[in-house]
Amino acid sequence: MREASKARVKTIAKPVELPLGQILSGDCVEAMRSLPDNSIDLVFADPPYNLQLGGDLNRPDGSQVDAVTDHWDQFDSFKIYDDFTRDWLTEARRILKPDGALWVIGSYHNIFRVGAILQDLGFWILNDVVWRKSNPMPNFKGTRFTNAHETLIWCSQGEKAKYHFNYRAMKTLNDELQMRSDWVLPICGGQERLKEGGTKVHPTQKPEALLYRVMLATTEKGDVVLDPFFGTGTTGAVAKRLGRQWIGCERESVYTDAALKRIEKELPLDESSLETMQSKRNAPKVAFGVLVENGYIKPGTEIFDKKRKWVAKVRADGSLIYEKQVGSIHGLGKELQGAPSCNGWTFWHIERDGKIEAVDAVRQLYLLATED
Amino acid sequence: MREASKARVKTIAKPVELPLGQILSGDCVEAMRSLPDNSIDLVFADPPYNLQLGGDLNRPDGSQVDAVTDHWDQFDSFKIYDDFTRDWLTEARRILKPDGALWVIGSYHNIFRVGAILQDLGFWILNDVVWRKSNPMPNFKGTRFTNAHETLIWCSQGEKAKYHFNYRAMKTLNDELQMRSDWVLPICGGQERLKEGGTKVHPTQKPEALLYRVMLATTEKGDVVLDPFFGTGTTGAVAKRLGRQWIGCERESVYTDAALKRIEKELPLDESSLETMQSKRNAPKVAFGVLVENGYIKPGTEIFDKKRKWVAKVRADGSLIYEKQVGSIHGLGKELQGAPSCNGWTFWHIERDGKIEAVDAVRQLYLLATED
DNA sequence: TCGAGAGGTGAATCGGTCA
DNA sequence: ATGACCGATTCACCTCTCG
Repeated sequence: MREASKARVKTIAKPVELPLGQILSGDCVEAMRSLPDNSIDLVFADPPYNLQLGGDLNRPDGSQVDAVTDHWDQFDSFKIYDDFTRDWLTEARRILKPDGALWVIGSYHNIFRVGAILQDLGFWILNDVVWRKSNPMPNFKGTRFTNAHETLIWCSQGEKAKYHFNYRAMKTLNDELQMRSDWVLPICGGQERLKEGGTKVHPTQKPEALLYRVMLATTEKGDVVLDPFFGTGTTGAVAKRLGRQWIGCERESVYTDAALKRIEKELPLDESSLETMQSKRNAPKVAFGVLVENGYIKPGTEIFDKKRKWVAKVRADGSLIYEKQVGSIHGLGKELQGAPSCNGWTFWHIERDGKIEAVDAVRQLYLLATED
Repeated sequence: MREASKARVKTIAKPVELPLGQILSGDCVEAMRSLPDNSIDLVFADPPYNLQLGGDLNRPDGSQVDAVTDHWDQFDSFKIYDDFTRDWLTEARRILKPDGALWVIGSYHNIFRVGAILQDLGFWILNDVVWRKSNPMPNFKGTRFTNAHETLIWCSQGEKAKYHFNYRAMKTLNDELQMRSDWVLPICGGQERLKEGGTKVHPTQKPEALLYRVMLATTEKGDVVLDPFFGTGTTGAVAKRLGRQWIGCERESVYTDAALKRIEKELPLDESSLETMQSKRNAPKVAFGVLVENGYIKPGTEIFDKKRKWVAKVRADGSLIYEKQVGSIHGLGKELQGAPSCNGWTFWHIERDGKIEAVDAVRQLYLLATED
């Protein structure tokens, strides 16, 4: 009896071969429906951001910014975007193994909606990770803060669900310090950026370093990684390099073609080269205003050059005022001396504990106190 | 007609005295209901994070981590949390002026829900800002990434709504580079951390540097700042220091008492320290013609672009002439380049004392000489 | 061959104020 | 609502040109 029952179950759940190393063309929700339950180790998704751009944006020099206006990124309301999000997340949840994980990347335009919906569906957030761009596009109009980061959400199937985290690999990658939830990485450019006749193939190609870290952190060798918004195949290329299996969904044949060509050229890494990967830590930079902000130098403090020829006053935002002139520590020092340039850190001095010292000494103090 | 209409509006909106410099005790939604419409310049909110910690969290050495387990921080479900969030955001929206702004800080536990709901209510996100902690608590169990940041959302009343951003002050604070959406600041500790008998008064006291930057960036001197989750009054302390008015809501008398004592001790910065670098938009405007009128640039002077492709001539009224074309410094620069726009101040150059410099330098000279 | 300098560009919700 | 007009505005990195 027990044998027979087992056989029946097997017959019903007939083994389905996964389309490994393939791109499923068409709508990603439809494509995922063709895949069996509990079969995927990791879903990495870079969904459209639901950008609602106004008119054209010009740089200060008059040239025009190439905006993301592809039709796959047009949603005219939150409702439509939310429905779309719930649909693909539901399918992703079904095909993921119980110990599988989901990563989503987005910006402030969409990430709050995506995050709330995946929580509603039962996903359990393990970390939100900030991709801090080392070279973001500036805010040309000077109307807001430079939009210098994007947000990733990493989650498991549920509060009690198992998941994989290669703690040791991350610590090694980060110079023997725990990997933090903020990652500094450059945007995708140079040789890595796919171009066709001088123009970019995909408007929002992600850097391989980002996918590299995601997969190294949360998958094992041989795991199956699915990307519902495959684009030009960054996920596939990195998966192949790291010895992971991959499946993509993509409806634009231009992207599909470029992706297959790209992944074909990719070579898998051997174990030893993985182990030698090390991240470089940048020397920290400190702005004068940060010293003021943190109370190292109080607004109102007198600040002067070595010979006390000029005695200026520190203001709340870290600017200086001398008689009628105002400026940064570098700019005002330059103006007063009539010099072509000035290193304010060594030019300006303050009195501290009865001793006169360059403000650079205060910066050193701050660096020591805030070192990781 | 217009005058009469204005008078009528004034009569209807009878002046209500705001409880400036006071903490309203009790539930924040009830407290906000007592305030009039369109009366607040900035709401800064640090709502409970809805942390769902299971058992106690222990350090590797066995000592216990002081987790956030106060009773005000427990919510049974997302539903309750969402309703609560919608309630206080709705009141905040009502009492905010049309050009007022809202800041909310949160972690991955709650920020996605808060962000989605404030979008649903009509708030328009201007930036999400990442507070990157220079000294976060490590992940003791080694099971995830070190949770090293929190997220802030800055939004206006709507897509077309006005808002305030002190671009110039932020740029000065950041060593003459645009302020980015990621801020590196230490967590609150040391002398700044309020303690009572050796234990922290509040589990999630925010650093003053964070509020300092928020207020310097998005409020003006004298503005009214409201904090619905006042806690130990970091918002009030920084507001007082920076010459802003404040109102708090808080239901725990332990926090209220500590906050009032703390703010009492705080000293406002003096007038001159408080002045920040003005954005050029607010700075006194100088027409090019004024420079000509005052002899800073003589009529007949040759004026040219950086590459000397176009050499125009200055006329008595401050207009330029190039061959048959005439116009303002902006208009002619735009015409000649065929550009959508042109900042004539940086486009046109003149020779002065043998040196070539943008006419903007002459404007600066004039501004310095005529500043009151 | 190398360095200096010019030119291009990246997921962007990017102006204000009159008539 | 719409348009005219005034005037304010960019950082890091890659690639190409020129000497």
